[in-house]
Amino acid sequence: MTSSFLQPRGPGEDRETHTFRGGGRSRAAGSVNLERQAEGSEGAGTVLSYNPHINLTLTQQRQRLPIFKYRSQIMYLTEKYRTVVIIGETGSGKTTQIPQYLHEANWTGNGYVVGITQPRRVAATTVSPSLPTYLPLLVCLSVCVCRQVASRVADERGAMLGREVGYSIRFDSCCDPKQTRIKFLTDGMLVREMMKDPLLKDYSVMILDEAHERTLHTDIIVGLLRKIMKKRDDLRLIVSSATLDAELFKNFFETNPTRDSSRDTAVILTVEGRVFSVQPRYVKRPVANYVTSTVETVLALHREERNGDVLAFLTGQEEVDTAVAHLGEHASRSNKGMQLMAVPLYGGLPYGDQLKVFQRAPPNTRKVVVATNIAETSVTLPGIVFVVDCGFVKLRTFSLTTYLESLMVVPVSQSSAVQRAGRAGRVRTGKVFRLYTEDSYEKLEQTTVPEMQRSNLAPVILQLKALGVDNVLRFHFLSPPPADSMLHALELLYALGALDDDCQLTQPLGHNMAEFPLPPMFARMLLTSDTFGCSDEAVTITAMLQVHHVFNQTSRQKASAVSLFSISHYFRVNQFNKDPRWCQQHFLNYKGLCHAVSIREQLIKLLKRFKIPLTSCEGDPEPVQRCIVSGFFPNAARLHYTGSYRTVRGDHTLLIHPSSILHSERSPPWVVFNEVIQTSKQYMRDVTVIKPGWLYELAPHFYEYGTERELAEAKRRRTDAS
DNA sequence: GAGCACTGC
Repeated sequence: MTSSFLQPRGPGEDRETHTFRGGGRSRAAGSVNLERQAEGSEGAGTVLSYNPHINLTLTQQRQRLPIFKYRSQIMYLTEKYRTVVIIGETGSGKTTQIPQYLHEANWTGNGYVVGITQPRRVAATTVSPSLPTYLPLLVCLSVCVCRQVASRVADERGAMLGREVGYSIRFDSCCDPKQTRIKFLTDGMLVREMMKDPLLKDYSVMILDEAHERTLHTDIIVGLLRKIMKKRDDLRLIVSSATLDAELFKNFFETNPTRDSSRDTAVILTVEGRVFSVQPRYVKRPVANYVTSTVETVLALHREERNGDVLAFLTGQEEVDTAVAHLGEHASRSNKGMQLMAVPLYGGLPYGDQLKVFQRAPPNTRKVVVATNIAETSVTLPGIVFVVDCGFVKLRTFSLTTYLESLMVVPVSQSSAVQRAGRAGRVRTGKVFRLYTEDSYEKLEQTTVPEMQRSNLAPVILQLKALGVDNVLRFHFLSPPPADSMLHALELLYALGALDDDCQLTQPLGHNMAEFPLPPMFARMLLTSDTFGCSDEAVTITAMLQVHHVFNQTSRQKASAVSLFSISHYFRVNQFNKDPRWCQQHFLNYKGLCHAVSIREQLIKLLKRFKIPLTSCEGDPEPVQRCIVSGFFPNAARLHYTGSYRTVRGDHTLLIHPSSILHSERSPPWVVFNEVIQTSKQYMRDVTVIKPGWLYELAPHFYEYGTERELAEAKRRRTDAS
């Protein structure tokens, strides 16, 4: 049995109707129905359920998707316009169907490919409560959203994954350059492809899925596509977006200079989905403490509402743990009526604990998942009927005074609030309890500030340069970042040797740095590591520092580069990556360590490509420290007599993070650091002891002279202070 | 002596 009833069609053929074979069982019949998996949240959401229409063929299933009735319209608009912005509600099936419609309409003729980008590699995992308990485990191990959606589409086409339908993500690519016609890939992967093929000449149509999430990579792609489409008038673009951003995308790609709308080149189409309504409830007056208020709200709705699981949003791990603990106390105290089961969910949670949120609550028990923003896009929970939204989120911000990134708790945007509420409307009509007034909801920002406007731009600028954008200051950004932020990034890249006096990418250093999937300072450190005779150590430390959750228990967070190095060593040498128990015993995150090992292997391959030999300094710390300085000299700080630190450039006050092993020791006079996190104070993380002489030796251009702007700024600060 | 939202190459 194949799905050969869906033959590719030429442009002249009838595209409105399908024929299908009745009778016999299709491939999917009688097994778990993966259809909703593909349609739920456009592939980002996975809802597994038993096939209710056991005798439906795959074609019939496809035709039942909400998107199906827009098929001819989408095909018409794609031919008439160059850009189609599709406002697609959750559950419309657009991720899996639109590429197939295009394929069937022969957009993949002459060897062309239809590409579909996703902002995430990991599928949003969710399971139907009706599944047996062992199934969630299987589902949660599913590899990635691209693979998942691609294999669904391959199934629907009766094709083998990796032939006609393929996918490409970091560490895992499954496509055939000659045969693949529909290709799912992460947005970051497409940026990499653009470095090799700046005009994307293999593609006839590019679909940007979930573009409203406005990741750095999506925004880079969007700006570049605008350039590409000037040179390639045959290329079509389909942007899948939320309602609020649709106009922004349309106007960005519109090339019609006249007011005559019949000459428009971009258009918006709204596609309805399958969602239930969610009624909002607001508080009468602002709450004093949203954590305790969350607990109270959950308890109140537990008393008053009929059954249905609850999802509560808080901003961070600590808040989540506090709320779960409080809910647990109440649950154990009240024994009459329905029981309460509170489970935490955040990114740093060990894998086994993360799976608990998918377990069904025992009979007569209500499940309450207290989660960070991970539940807003990355993890979709089944059976949620009530949402409690604290109204805040922890967001990355980039300071224009210190030029440091930090995490800050800020009010959510309306689109974020709507997204959170939507989590209650997947099974039946739901309710959202917003811990802010209706008035303050109206005053929230409509959309979240895109990452491009709140990030350190050095990695972005480096990539744009490598992608052939000569004048980044004049690059057409969908949302232009602050000019100051761009200038800072240019200066930093210049200091790292990636750019020359004419602001061009240096050869080979700048070009090679851009090839590394790393922040520029790490890339520079690796590319010079051989001269210190410690590229082996440098590559391991770099890989370990890319992984966020190496340690499971916060109390065990005593770590330095050196101990990270030995953990990595033991993990690899002793083949412990086959044994998660070793990690558990040592409070280490198994998944995180496996990831670090993959990154390490990838980096070693790149070093090989640039003919940098793997050398080791055999335990001598100084070469490693000097090597770190060669990349991280811009992040140098010296001990101030007050006991805190001051950055060498900018004179900003910083402290060593209490989790660092250096914190308990006598404060070293000079250090460099990887990053800063701001909580009650600004803390340096991943700190290395250095000698000041190394700064002048390894980065004389940076420390002998400041830029005029910086000198003026420092002078201004001194005068302000006095 | 405090405690890092989430992705991605």
